[in-house]
Formats: sequence, C-alpha cells, structure tokens
Amino acid sequence: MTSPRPLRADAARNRKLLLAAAADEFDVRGLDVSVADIARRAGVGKGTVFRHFATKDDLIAAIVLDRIAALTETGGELLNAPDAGAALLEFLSVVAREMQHFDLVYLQRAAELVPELSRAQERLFRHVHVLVERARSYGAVRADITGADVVALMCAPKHAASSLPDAPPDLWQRYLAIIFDGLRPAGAHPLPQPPPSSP
Amino acid sequence: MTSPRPLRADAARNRKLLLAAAADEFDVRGLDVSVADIARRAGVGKGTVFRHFATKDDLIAAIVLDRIAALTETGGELLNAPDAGAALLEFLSVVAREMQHFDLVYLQRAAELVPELSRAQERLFRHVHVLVERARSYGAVRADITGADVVALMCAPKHAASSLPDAPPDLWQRYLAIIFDGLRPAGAHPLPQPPPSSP
DNA sequence: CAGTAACCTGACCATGCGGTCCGGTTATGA
DNA sequence: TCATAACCGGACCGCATGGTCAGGTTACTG
Repeated sequence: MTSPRPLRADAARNRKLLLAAAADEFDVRGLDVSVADIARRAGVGKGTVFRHFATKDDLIAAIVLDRIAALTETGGELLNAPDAGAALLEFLSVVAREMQHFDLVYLQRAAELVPELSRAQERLFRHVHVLVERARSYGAVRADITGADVVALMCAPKHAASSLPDAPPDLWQRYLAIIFDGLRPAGAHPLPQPPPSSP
Repeated sequence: MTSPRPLRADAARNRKLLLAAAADEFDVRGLDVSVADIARRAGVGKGTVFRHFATKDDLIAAIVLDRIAALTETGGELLNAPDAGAALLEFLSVVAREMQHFDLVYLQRAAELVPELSRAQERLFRHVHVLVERARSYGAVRADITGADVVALMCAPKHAASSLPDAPPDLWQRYLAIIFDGLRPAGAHPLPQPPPSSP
C-alpha cells in the first residue's frame, strides 16, 4: 500500500543518510537548523531533501515517528513485566535517554500537522497509561497519579539536566530518580540509589 | 549615572507600553514573535522599538532582568523565614508562577549576551543555594540535594504542565508538589496537600 | 546495451526577519 | 509662544530560510 514500486538504490541510500544527518543535527543544534545544513551534512543537494520529504516539518515528523515507534515497542515489552514499578521506571529511563530536543510541546505541535504522528503518539500514551495503572495497583506510585501526569513529567529529567550549562551527561538519571520518588506513596521505600563509586 | 536627563513623557510611556506588550506576547506566543508584531501590539512603530532597545535580545533581556530582580527580592525576603522547608517551597511557587516561557536554557543563552543579566542571574542563584542549604539542615530536603539541583528543577513544574494541551492553569502546582516530594528525605512527612474542597 | 523513468543538483524565487534611517512630529523649557 | 532637541514612524536594506524547477545524471528493465 505504501510502495507501489520499491525505491531506487541511490534514493534509498540518500534517504537513510538524510534521516541520520537530520536526527544528529536536530539533537545537537535544535530544530532550527536549516535544511541546507542538513543536506550538506548528509552530502546531498538541498533539492534532494525536498524530494524525499515534501516539507521540513515532514522530515521532522519522520524522525519523531521513528522514535515514538521505538518507545512504543519498548513500552509494549514492559506491559507484562512482573515488577510494575520497575517497569515504569525502566520505561521512563528509555524515554529520557531517547528523547533529546523533542520534548512534548514540539510533539504536540507536530502531531497537529501530521495525523499519522498523532496516532502514533496516542498509541504511545496508551501504553504509558497502562504502565502507570499497573504501577499504581502494584503500589509503586501514589493512587492519585494518572497517566497524563507521567506523560507530562516524562521529559522533565532530560530537560532539567540540559538546563545546567556544564552538567555530566548522566545527570538526568538523578532527576529521574527524584521525580520518580515524588510519585511514590508516602513513606514508601526510596529508590535504590545508583551504585556508589567507592565502597 | 543611568540617566543624565529624564526620559521625555511620550518616550517613557512608549517604553512601558513596549515592555508590557513584549512580555505578554513572549509569554503567550514564545520568544519567536517578530519585533514588528510587538510594536503593532504596543501601538507603536517598529523603529520605536529599536530606539529603546538596541536589539531584540536587549528587549528580551530587559524583561527577563525585571523578573529575575523580582524573584531575587522574593528570595531575599525568605532567607530568614523560620520554616526553611516552607520557605523553599514558597520560593519555588513564586518562580513557577512568574516564569512563563523563560526557562533556564534561554536564560543561559541570554546571560552570555548581556553581562548585567548574568550578574543578576548569579545573585538569584546565590539565594537559591542559601535557601536549599537551610532547608537541608532543617531536614526538609535530602542531604545530597544541592542548590544546582533545585536551579535545574526550578522550571520543571511549569514546563511539564504546559506540555499538556488542555490542562488546568494551576496544574503546575501539582507537579511542584510531586517534585518537591522527591526532594524530601526518605520517609519524611509528605507535602501538606492543598486544602480539600470539602471538610 | 540502449532507452527511459526515476533521481539529483544547485541556481533561483518569495517571504519574513532584525535592524537602519531620514523626514516629519511633539514635548519641553525659556 | 517659539526654537530646538528628542522622539516617532514606516519605508527600506541585507540576509537567511523554506521551497521550486529545469536540465543533467544514474540506476533499472527488457
């Protein structure tokens, strides 16, 4: 349905190069990088970009779509994990590690433009809801925490960490731990601390 | 020192109008609004903007500077509050309420451009450090929480809340409570919940 | 190996931006 | 009231960006 004819060899290659270059560039320099820069980085003419993606937003959407899909798969695998609390935490770790500059505010905007992205987003959020629901009845998070809450807080660790100028690259883990602690029932066992360097 | 001659009446009026219009516009539509739009909203020609602020960044800096100063004052008043934990929480509430689109990542960038802003930022952060230090020895936050942590997480509540499309305007309070809970020592008394509607 | 359609390229266009400037206007104070 | 300097406005400039297109190039097919 999607491909009445397979892509030509060079076209397929360029498409991959473009997606990789764009993903890199977006992560490092934000979504404002020019299409020309992306094309140059991919070793390709600017026109080629617009041959594969009708608009710059479509290019971004394609990348976001990939990541959303990957996260959705991860979420799906965790849906039946025995420890629902650990499953939710693991999921949030993957989200934080994967999501760079693509925080939710942009995702919302992009989803309005590309209906396919909107659907993918919905699938992901549905998984989050289930993960939260299970973690709740498991007693790992407070009773009043909803899926929407976790969605809203999903990108906070990375965002907070990146707002400090010279922070270690794994600082987000610290903030994820803090926020996850804030979701726990009162008096619950705290998060197992990351292994200390020295005994 | 700053004014060898007071501003002319119309000039002063236009300056205020511009600051107000710009602050509004930035909060609602983000920092990408064009200078022309701001001028139009203030009922003023575009040239007038650049007469008062040499560059768009200077305009933004002026607004941010105002807010930073206000927050610094608030922080100063709380430095000697009897309940250090409540003081820190109160401070974070004010920050979240005041800061709209001006999250830290932009603040950092702007501070690099305008040295005065950088100094103001430093003053504010110094207050945060003291507030955190006091809250720590007061037992309201964990021993390993630093001022930098709180600075990084300062804007998270508002940011998280604003990432949900149709959220109540006070949702950030909920996320501030969650994050602040995550800062508490293990097993500490949870945050006093917002007053329930029904007795 | 040839014919062809898919593909690539970079010059080109339209647009919107920050910032400049000069002719006209207005507040001010003597 | 009048002279003047401060101020205002909006046409204008240079530049960067997203997007288009004609013409040359290249991978597939028979």
